[in-house]
Amino acid sequence: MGVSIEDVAHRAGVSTATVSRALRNLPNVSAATRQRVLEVATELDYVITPIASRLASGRTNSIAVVAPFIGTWFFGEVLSGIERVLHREGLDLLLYAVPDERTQDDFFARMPLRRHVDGVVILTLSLSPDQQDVLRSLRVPVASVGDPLPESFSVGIDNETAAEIATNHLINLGHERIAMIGRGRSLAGRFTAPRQRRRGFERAMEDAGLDVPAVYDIDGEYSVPGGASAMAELLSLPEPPSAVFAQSDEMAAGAMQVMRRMGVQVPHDVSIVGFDDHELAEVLDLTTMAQPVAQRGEMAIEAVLTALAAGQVKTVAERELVHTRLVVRSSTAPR
Amino acid sequence: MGVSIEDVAHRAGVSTATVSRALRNLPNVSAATRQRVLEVATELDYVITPIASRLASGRTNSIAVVAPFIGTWFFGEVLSGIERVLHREGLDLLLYAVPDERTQDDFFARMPLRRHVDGVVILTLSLSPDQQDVLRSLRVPVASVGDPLPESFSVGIDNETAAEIATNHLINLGHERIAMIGRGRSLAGRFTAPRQRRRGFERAMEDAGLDVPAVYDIDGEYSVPGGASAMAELLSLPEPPSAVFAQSDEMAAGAMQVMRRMGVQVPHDVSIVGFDDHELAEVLDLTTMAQPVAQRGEMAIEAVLTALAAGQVKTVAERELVHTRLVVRSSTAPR
DNA sequence: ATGAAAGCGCTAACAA
DNA sequence: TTGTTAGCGCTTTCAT
Repeated sequence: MGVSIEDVAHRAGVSTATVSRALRNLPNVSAATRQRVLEVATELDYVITPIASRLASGRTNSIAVVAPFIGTWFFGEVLSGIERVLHREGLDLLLYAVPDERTQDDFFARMPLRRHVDGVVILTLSLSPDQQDVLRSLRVPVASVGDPLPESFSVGIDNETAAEIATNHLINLGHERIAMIGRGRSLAGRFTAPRQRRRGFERAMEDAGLDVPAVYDIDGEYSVPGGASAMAELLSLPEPPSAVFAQSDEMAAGAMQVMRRMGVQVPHDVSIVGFDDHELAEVLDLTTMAQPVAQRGEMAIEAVLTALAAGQVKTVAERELVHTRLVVRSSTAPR
Repeated sequence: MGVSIEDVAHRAGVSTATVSRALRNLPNVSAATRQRVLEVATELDYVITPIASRLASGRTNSIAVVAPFIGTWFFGEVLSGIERVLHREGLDLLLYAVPDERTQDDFFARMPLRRHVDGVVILTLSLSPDQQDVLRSLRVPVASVGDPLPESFSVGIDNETAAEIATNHLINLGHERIAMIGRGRSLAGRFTAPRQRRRGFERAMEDAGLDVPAVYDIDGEYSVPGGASAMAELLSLPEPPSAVFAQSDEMAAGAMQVMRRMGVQVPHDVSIVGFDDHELAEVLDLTTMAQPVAQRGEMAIEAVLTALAAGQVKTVAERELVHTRLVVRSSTAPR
């Protein structure tokens, strides 16, 4: 065990330098020599040891993806898009999850990515200035799916407008008592999408001259059970809403589950609109704001690869907005 | 840029060896020295370069996870369980997807994991003998979520019995025309679960003296749209089934979607049972065979870590079966 | 086109 | 407890 480049060199009657060149398809190797080296390598079942190669070259051949969660539909989609591209390029994908604020702080404090990856993709995390500095100190191209990142590429959506459109859809159907299931107002700000979507919701309501009681702005934790609890609370209000804007399809699904259980008919009694166009939104017949999720991952990683190919340590400092669109199904109806 | 262990050593007035020891919390360093080294390291913002450390020590500190897909609920759950454990241990998670047979063959032919990871977790892939050999040649602990692996740890479920139970549930409700949505019979064998579930289904039907016309065994590609197409076909049969066993909740969901669209009532006209207890199964009110998905990932990675801690190159050669259970909701009813 | 040799930045014997 | 010194297995100038 442990065939090394020297073994190949000896056997092929050339130097290790030549073996290295031949195996990496570098120029300045005669066809005959290259051929011979490849033969011997196959014969000996030799492959370059990545670790050694990395130390010598300084190139790590891997990209880190940092996400708050893995295992939700959204992140699975994004990850899947990124993996596809990385696989094509022969790069490794290192996955890190930072599920809560403490873990995130810790992650940036230890910064395990230092001299460890050639690039980074950040998913839907909003970083403190300090954390952005840490990232910058890595001196590798970074891109983000979600929040803009100073001096880097990011691909987002217009959350505020999208939420406004979703809400207007309900307003146009004649609803007046409209609640929103999102993320607690007081929760510290690791995520900006919830705040932006709230603003869009509030803007739509205000423009329509509609009132939003405080109890109509409720936390659903961006999860199915969270959406369920939130809806249960809304339904026990003296004046329950006749329509709900859920900031994610998962929360909308949880809400629908509770309504079914309590005999509340969708859309007859309550209309509901979600966000994302989750794989199962169509099955649930859920009206929702669709966004091209996997594509966002692909765009982000492509930006990193482009920078890498150009030898830059930064991605192009641009913010790309991909479009969202309202997909009307039958979870929404006139009041 | 590029603070090295030598810089720290100089500044702290000790040797690089001592710095290395102090930073890794090895014994045989006086408290005072360790203290001093840590101070200097912080001062200089120094962290060990993983690549160099890996080359010198031979330990890569990373684990590879190989999955057919990422981005489906099942794999997201498993991955999530694995990541949690790995994060706790400070190990890196390298993610590889092999979505089709060609990619899988390629992956094992090139074997990018050689000398690159300390352990491997294989998710629901059935490996050819050659591929198993390649894996063995890595000489690192391997564990599998799914198929048994010779000489390694694996954590599975009893697919056949689970499918039998699901089918019996339908039979006990008085159904006789029962169809199964699974994976095409002729499709080459990267996955064994579909075959095992078919066997369970067939056994239950046979034991009940019920006939399964060939057209009742239909391919749903283990996806939502696949399940939808399959159900559409079943419904256009001269004698459509009165009950369906879907080998995954996603396929069941697709089937339900088609039924709703075609005005077929669940469970009044057709009963349906799924498999997995997907996050949204409860929302869909889908009867299903539940299994502890994330836990399977955790068990597999723990086996790898245990072997690693013991300095073994193999996990314990055991097959663990985790239990499944039928969760009855209202997608199934008496004929 | 090819080879010699100096690193890459650490870790691990072994010695002191 | 601490230091010295070989490597780990490659890549990459610089010669030739």
